[in-house]
Amino acid sequence: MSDSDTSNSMPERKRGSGVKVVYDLLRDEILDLVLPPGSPIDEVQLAERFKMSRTPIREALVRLAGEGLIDTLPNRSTMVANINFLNLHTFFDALVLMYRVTTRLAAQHHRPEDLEVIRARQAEFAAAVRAQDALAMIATNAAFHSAIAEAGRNPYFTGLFNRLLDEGRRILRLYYQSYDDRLPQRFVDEHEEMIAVIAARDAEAADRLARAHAEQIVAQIQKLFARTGRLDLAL
Amino acid sequence: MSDSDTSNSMPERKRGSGVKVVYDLLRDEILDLVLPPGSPIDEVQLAERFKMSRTPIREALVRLAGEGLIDTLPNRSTMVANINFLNLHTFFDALVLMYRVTTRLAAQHHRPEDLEVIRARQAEFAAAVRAQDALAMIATNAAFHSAIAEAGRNPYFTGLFNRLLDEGRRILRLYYQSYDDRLPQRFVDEHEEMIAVIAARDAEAADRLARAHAEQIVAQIQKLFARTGRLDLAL
DNA sequence: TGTATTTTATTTGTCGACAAAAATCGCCTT
DNA sequence: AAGGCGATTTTTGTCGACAAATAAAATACA
Repeated sequence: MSDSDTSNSMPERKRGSGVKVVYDLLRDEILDLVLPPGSPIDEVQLAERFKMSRTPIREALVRLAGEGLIDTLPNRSTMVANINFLNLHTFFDALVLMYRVTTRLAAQHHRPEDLEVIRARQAEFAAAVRAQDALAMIATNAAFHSAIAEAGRNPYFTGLFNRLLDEGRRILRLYYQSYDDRLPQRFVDEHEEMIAVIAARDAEAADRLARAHAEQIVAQIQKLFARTGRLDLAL
Repeated sequence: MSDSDTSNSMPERKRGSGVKVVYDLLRDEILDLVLPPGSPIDEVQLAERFKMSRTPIREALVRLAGEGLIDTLPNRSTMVANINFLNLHTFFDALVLMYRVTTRLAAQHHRPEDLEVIRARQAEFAAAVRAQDALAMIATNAAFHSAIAEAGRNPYFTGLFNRLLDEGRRILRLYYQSYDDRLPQRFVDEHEEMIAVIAARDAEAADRLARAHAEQIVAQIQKLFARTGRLDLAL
């Protein structure tokens, strides 16, 4: 017999788990552009999809709205938040600065166990590059830098940085085709250098490397935008 | 007849307004330490206090939890988030950097109408100093710097900065008695200098002034902590 | 008397239903 | 035929109630 039956079927869900399930899944679908910006979010549709009441769905949506991933206009439809292409420099400014700050702090405050996590993330990123899996590259790259931020041990910075990395995932996901050139290997090498200076606790070098790394990524993204012709997505 | 009676009394509340009312009020009470850290939050108590169901209360609490103002442990009580005195340097690091970044960006990107808002906030702060109203000083000082951040026009930075300013309000509120010395007037003067360099679009000077201003505030807070004996509040 | 176990009580998470706002559709008037 | 007006439908916000999970109290036992 299969393992799907315990007593009757499997309608048993632990008490507080419903919201987290729908929150995590919706979040992933938004960040991976399975739900592209502007997609309408229907509460009852989600309710019957997850086989639960509207209440936990609603709570998940409130959380997502708090993070700016969905927009809710009162008494009216709620939809996936748009990516703001007009003020993209705003995003780049914040991204570059957070790259620098988090990497610098990681060099100053990391503990040995942090390095293991960072190296594990880097290995996953390198594997994604070898496999030429662009989707995995995007996700593992974000995870790598998020691990560095965690090692910096400043929750205010890690909170903001993770939000920026999420937004970056959505932007890169739009143009992930272009990841199939020789640039990813360069990113792998730069990541290795960053790990080295973090381990050496060289804050200045970490700052310099992070800045160069971030600005190269920004240049890459901007080149992609220029090539693809700015806006190919509905506002 | 009075204006309080339309039909029976005044149970009429507009449809989507309940959550905002609860959210705003609870937020203010938390930031002003009317609800000190660790205070239990009772849903049914709030429900009967605001004369509404638990549902909108719950949504407001989810929003507040998303901003880190309350802590919710699953299936168990929810309470006002504690101020993390152990990792206070973490807060100071973030605060100093955000002071610098937002002031620098304001010097670069502000528009004429921004300056009017900033000057208005500065006038309110100066009035609070003259009136020796410590509570008003704390609030108007935060509003002043928030206005500068808005002029910098980077929503990622303003979001983080506003959160830091909120946390700073709670910390300063703990020790607001010490505000009754001659330091506030110095803050007023420094604010004036900051406005001047922003208006002159001198980004480097803005950065320098903001850094000095922030570090002086940090030093002031740390002195307060040393004098008061570190921890006089329940963890 | 102290500790373990059962019982009660309190509080949270979830549900189904109802009511208010908009949007959509249909009808009427000009 | 075009546009305005009213009715219907759809979707959201709110409510009261119920059930699970945990804490507190009461009881049993050594």
